[in-house]
Amino acid sequence: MRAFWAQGYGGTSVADLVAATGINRGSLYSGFTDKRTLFLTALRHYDRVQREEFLARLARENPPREAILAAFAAAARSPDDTPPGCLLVNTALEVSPHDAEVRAVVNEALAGVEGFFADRLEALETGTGTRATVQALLGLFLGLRVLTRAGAPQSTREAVSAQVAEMLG
Amino acid sequence: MRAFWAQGYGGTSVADLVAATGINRGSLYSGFTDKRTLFLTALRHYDRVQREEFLARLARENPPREAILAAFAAAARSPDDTPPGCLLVNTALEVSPHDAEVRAVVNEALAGVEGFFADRLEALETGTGTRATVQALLGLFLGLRVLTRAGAPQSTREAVSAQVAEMLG
DNA sequence: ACTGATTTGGAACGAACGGTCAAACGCAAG
DNA sequence: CTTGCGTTTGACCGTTCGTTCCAAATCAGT
Repeated sequence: MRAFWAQGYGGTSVADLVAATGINRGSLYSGFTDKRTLFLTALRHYDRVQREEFLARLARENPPREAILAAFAAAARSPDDTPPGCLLVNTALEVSPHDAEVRAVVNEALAGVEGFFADRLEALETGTGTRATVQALLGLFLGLRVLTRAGAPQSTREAVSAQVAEMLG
Repeated sequence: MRAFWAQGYGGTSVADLVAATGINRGSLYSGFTDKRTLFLTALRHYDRVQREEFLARLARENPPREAILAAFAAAARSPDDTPPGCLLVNTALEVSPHDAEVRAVVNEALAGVEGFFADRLEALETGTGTRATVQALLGLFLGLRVLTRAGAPQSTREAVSAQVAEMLG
């Protein structure tokens, strides 16, 4: 998963996967049919662990407003033990246009993020305009992941987070 | 350029480039040193035509607020005669992490977009908070391009545009 | 029309790709 | 210890990659 995360689908060779997993070529192909299937498995694993479970934990351990801010703070950061950016966003741009099954996984994940924001906002009960605010949060979130992956200066990324704090009142 | 735009750097073979340009292999390599140099040239060309000149035209032909809205409307659209999404954003995710020279071009372009928003907002004179608003616009803009490339439903993309209109008051 | 310089076209290169396969291995049952 | 079986292994396959190179074609100057 890390390999795909760091180098993309096309940029990761089967040799890279053998090196990264320690599993041998033949075993890789007997366990997963081919590279594409392995990628789909990795993508679904990432979606579950890095998106679904991560957001669920944020929602459980924080009040609504802070949960949203924590999600943005995490997206702005670029930890040393993890490749920069988000595998789902990278995949949305690289593979989604050419592969319907991948596109379905990615769009479902994006809908999940959207739902996370919608649920938190609903709990805030800020009145009307919530639907538009959800879209804005999703857009800002994806944009932030692009900036992080592109290596934009930390100040730019923090400014996006700050703008979210302001938007939430 | 179209080929790189549609399929990315790694996904475009030299054979694709020969087919797309009508220029022969040898001539391609004598004119540009190698695939990477050709890509950098194409990227700079895209930056000039699709980013710099396009935004300048919007700024010239529209009042500030409408220029910003027009930029978002264009980013939300996915014309038939052009690949979906934005080559600069695609490149930011695929190549920027691995190539410093490409990263420089991309970041300069992103700064240019940021400047476009900043100049229009300044002309609007909406008072304080402008700096944060610029970051928000940039984030929303990049997010919109991700959504467009990923094939997200039109309604989602239009909602982002609508949220920008609301943000601008 | 002839010649020398330049551009063009496509065959050919080694390297790396995704994918396959038969031999070697580990291990439980007799 | 021998046998049979499921797994592991890395050598190997055809293809495609980026790149090179040379012969044929084109053109300019006389």
